[in-house]
Amino acid sequence: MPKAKKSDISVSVIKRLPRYYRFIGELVKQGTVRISSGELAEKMSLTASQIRQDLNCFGGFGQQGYGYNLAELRTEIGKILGISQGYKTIIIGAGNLGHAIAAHMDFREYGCRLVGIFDNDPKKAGSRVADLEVMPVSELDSFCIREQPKIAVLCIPKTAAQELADKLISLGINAFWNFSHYDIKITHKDVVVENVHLGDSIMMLSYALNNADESEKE
Amino acid sequence: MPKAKKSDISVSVIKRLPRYYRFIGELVKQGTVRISSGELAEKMSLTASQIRQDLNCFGGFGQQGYGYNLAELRTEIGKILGISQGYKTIIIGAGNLGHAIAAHMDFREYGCRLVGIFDNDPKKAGSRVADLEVMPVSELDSFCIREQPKIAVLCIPKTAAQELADKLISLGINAFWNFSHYDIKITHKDVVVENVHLGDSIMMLSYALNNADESEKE
DNA sequence: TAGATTGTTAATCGATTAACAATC
DNA sequence: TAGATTGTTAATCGATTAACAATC
Repeated sequence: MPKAKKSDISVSVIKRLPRYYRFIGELVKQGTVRISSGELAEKMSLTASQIRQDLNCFGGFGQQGYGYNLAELRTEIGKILGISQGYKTIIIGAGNLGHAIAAHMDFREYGCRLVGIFDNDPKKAGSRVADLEVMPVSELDSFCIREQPKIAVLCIPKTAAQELADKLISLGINAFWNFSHYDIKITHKDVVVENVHLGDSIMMLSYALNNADESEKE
Repeated sequence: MPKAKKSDISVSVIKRLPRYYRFIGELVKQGTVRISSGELAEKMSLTASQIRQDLNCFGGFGQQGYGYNLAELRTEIGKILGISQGYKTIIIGAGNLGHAIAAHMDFREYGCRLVGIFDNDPKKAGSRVADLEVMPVSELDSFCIREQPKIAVLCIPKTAAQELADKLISLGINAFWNFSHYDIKITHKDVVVENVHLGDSIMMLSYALNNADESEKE
């Protein structure tokens, strides 16, 4: 029984959910049974207040005087995240990055199920990646109509990203995991995008080093 | 001439810098000469106020009645980010992900320079990735002492992450780009970490789809 | 000069933290 | 019951937005 409509929950809270899920999962694996918000805060470098506020957006998972049962908490957050849904996912672009993501990520663990990989280059078709055969993009339409995947992972050059995204929406894709170095624009409501800019992330390190240098100089 | 000590600038602002740099770079490439905060806000889905506030943390780059000169702005933000520093960077782990990052990312574009790739598995040593020869980890110490790299990209299993990070700090590494699915703990000041959790990112899509389903049901 | 747009201060909004009564 | 710790309300803090005087 959710305490509020999910759409009322701030993105700040939602963004922290996967990290909660990770830490709680680790603790469950280690055999820890219960935890207080204070102890969890310590481990995650958060405040106890924030943890209690965050969890209470979704329900009263704790018990006064006791704390939180970790296994139960993990199950609840998993439900919220839709971990067991196994949303059908396709990867477009079987280059270095597409290949690595297919092989490296355990999609199941994250609520998704990889069902197809496509590449522009017909020569790549037929090669096997992560137990799947790479298909030529010419088969994309028929595949989507047949299989109805919901998530597309874009591992393509930025020049192709926007056009392909529009096409995929018309084929029924509702979510994009976009590695194309280009912020795709989605006007369609109910379609969500995670733009992953690895370049932005490493630039933060360059910034930090550059800044540290400067403060030494001054 | 910075307006404030860089350490006073909030991380919210800093995190937006790479995105500014990207958008401004695109506009320069397209030949646009000047832009007002209002026009840029429109393109980036921000407010004009926020753009002016953000840029003013670092200096008065604009001109009243005119706006901002894009080429100049790009140069300035590049300086702030340390884009031309070419910080020496090594990758640890030449598996799928390490290989893909080496081949896929243009480190130069992001203020870094890839100078070495290492792998645990001696069998991988000698294979070429991104114009570099993969080295066995047994050579890590001597390499770091000789070359003094500043950034380490961790593409290794989470079980190995913390120990290796500590070792690398003792070898002079100041920054980690951590893909190991584990939040490494750094007590050392002046050492920075970007924990990249690709799983967290794709879970957000699962969450969004799961949530959309629910609002339809209700 | 008049018009445009910045730099900057003040107002608003939202997120985090603190406090405490409820309750297991 | 007494102690612990939650759920929740109130206070604080910081980030975003609005407003406008400065100025190109």
